[in-house]
Amino acid sequence: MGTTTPFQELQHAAQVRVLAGERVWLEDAALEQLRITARLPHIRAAVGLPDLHPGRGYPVGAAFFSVNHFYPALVGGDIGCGMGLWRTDLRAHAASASKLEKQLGNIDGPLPDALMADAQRQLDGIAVAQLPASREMLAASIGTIGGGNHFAELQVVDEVYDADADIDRKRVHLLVHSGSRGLGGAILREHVERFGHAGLTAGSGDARVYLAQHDAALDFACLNRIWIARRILQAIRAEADLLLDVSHNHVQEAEFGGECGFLHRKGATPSDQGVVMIPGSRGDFSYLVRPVAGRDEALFSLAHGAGRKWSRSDCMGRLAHKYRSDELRRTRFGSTVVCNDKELLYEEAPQAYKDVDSVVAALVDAGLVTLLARLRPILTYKKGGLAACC
DNA sequence: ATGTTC
Repeated sequence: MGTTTPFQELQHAAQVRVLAGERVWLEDAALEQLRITARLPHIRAAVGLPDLHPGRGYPVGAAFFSVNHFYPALVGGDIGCGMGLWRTDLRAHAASASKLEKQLGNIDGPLPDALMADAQRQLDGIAVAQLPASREMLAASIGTIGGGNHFAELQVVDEVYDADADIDRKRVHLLVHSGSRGLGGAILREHVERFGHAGLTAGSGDARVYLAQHDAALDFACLNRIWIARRILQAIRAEADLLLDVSHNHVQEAEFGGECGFLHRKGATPSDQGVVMIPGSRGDFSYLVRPVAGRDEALFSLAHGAGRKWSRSDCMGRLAHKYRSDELRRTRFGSTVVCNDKELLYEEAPQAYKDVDSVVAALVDAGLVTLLARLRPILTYKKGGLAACC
């Protein structure tokens, strides 16, 4: 006589997979978040990537596939966050971190006037009318890195695994990790105020409005990375070619298990957009990898980085007695960390992140990627660079 | 994540 039938249970049963080898650090809290999120109505499949770690309500390093319905809250606030990689014309053997740091100065604020006019022109392509953000707000934030795990990093090639890889050992590379800044946050805030975490019905007017805003945030985030790179390149007097730009926070229409639906990526790098970069912490390598085509069991997704091992709030307590802040401004590679925010310096310490080798090895072992090259940081810009003198 | 926020 029970009112809950096994059929209901089956209806909501989603396939849950975790792709992590034995070497990968995995927290129970993250697995629990993955299982709970997979139980949301309309979710058909959930995948935890090896960088899986707890987030605010939903896990980071995960992908979710749903049908007839999608969840903006699952994408989170930093819609369009991702990685951009450039090959500069700077010669790797001649690169000096201290010189680059001085040339770079402070790149936290709005773009310098000389670049702003061009950036504003590009912002015309972003349909501001439908966004909870003014054109002035977008202009103020374009070309800025932001906080948290965002960074801009100058790297050199440490090792090449595939002779056919399009990678130049002789050149300095620039990796930019940033997103849509205040814009994505405003879109999510407005959405949650109206709909909470219930999500939206596919094809509804409200769904169309969100997706249009989401797409604008993706465009803005990509432009943001481009302008971060441009201001850096101008400062260090270099030219560069864009090698890749890939977002890891978004929702898109996709087909899985013979059904059309929505693929949410929350800190999950697409495996269907060509070569991607999987960075470790500021004190670890970044891996350039080629996704193996035609593998859908990981929901067309890969790890987006090493993934956190410690929560931000634990870092100061765990590290302050062991390392002074100036010791954290250098890494085991001898690379320089530009960060005048003490809290952030500890929160983003290499010790707070999983070992990127274990994360990438899990992807290789699962047959999801092949390695192309390994890059090593020489300078990581977080925030608070030296103000330009004279 | 955050033109954060206590």
